[in-house]
Amino acid sequence: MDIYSKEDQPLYEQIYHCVKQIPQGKVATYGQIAKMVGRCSAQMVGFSLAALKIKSNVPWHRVINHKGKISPHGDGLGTSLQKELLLSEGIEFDDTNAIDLARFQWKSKKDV
DNA sequence: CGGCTGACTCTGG
DNA sequence: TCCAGAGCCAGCC
Repeated sequence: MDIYSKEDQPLYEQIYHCVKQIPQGKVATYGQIAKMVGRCSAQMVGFSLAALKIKSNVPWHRVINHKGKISPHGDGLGTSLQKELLLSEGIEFDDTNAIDLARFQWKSKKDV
């Protein structure tokens, strides 16, 4: 997947491609995605995902903030759905509804 | 063309 | 260790 060569595409597209690479049962932080794309604009990552639709083909639910928690960006529709999807993938939440990044954070080959 | 905004991240107290 | 404030990049008005 030569997503790193698709610099011609808008950042949105690059971010979507990176998110799609996240395997089931793993999660990634906004910063990780941002670094993968090549920019350090974590806000851009979140903003891009926010523009996505719940029915989109992008596993946005696998993307979380650096605290390992889901960002309370609005009503519980997307947030609750995100948790449901993560639980369905085998990802566990701790007492504070946070994900154990030490075990579930996805490591991209560009991140190593 | 210039300025504002954002599902974040980092540094300081 | 936890809380708060400033910074950041790209898209959109």
